[in-house]
Amino acid sequence: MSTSLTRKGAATRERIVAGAAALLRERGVDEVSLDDVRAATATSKSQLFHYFPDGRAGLLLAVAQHEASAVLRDQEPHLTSLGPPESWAAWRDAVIERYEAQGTRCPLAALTRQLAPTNPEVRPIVSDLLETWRTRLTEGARRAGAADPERSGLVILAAVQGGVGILLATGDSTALRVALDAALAEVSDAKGPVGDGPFRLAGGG
Amino acid sequence: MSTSLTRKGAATRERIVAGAAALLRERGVDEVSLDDVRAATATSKSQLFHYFPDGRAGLLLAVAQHEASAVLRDQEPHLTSLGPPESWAAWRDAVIERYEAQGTRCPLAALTRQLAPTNPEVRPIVSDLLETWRTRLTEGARRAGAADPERSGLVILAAVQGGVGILLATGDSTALRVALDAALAEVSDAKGPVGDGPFRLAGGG
DNA sequence: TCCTGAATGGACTAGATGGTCCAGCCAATC
DNA sequence: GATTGGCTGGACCATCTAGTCCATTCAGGA
Repeated sequence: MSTSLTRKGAATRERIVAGAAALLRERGVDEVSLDDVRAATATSKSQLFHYFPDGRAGLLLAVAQHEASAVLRDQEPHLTSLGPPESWAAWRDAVIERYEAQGTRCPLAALTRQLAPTNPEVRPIVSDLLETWRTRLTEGARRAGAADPERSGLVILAAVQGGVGILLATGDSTALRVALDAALAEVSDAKGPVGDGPFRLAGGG
Repeated sequence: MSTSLTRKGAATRERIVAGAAALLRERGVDEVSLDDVRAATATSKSQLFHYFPDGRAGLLLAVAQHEASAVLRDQEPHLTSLGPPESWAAWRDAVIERYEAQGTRCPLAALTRQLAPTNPEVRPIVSDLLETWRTRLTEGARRAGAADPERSGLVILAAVQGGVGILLATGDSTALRVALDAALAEVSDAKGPVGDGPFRLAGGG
């Protein structure tokens, strides 16, 4: 880390992180070995350890940061322009779309659980992510004229997290939709379609 | 599995599962080897494979079931007697207490993420758990006279999941409290103390 | 008491995988 | 064009750990 990187080196490092991230998304965290990363990114063992002196842990950490920053980026431009009712609807749709696309696999959660026990540096990544996320929502709630923006922001964040958690476990996004709409009642009247027919938690598969 | 178990055998098997579960709670899933389980439960390698012919995967599966059943059991007797306003408050307190005690470690989530990629049998464990949980909440909401019990049950479940998720990531249970109270407004007016001072997502430790 | 099948102990194997090392390459700078 | 330092290739090592195997003991039924 103390060694300086040339432009080329930085590019290689980026290629490794991006490649590893893709691999981790595709399979699980424990299903990816350094050799897999090496093969997928067309690099050698020495490159891996050149750019990530802490080895696997360091690489996974970098991937975690990579994924964390993607979470908020994927919600733009909606997240920062929250305020009027339509803005919330647009944001909600973007969130639902993103997580339905992600489906049953959450690289960040997997990464966190994998690294957290031994790597203290991981906790802040997710913690900061959630904190920033909540702040954005709070600002939006304030602009929307919510009575208690802090509270509303947190309630909405929890709704997203809960909905996504259920989506991850079951493959069904109904909970995400319903919970989000319920939480958004705090700041707007935007309601979306919730699906047809009586609700069931699909077994997934 | 096709071999019959004597009383003694069943006891040994149970001892292994319980011991492994404790170990997994304490450390992470990947931080526990079969040898650790062996040592912690005073068994031999052959016993492990005698009772879990599918090896590590089978053992972890058994532990996951063990943990899943504990989730609902820990909410009793409140969960099945939901209805009147006080019942919701009692349940809420039990949930908060349980998950604050569990802190930052969720064996079931870890187990699921570990096994899910390769073991199709795992998905239904969590899926069924959530389905049963939601059903209980829905029944409670119906007894409470909610306008749309199905919806309310799901909203409340998502609030718990989201709050717990944030608790797991940050170590802070404020979100759980706030989200739960917000969701419970659907079925009762029970509100609990939310903590003092302005809210912050603690970085945890 | 004998006998069968379950229960147990523990050595051993196979293979995966994270990590090390050194030698050679390339590119910018003087 | 020489030198310095980052960049790259890939062989090699050490270790961990899931899983196998066989010998032995134990317990209950005939």
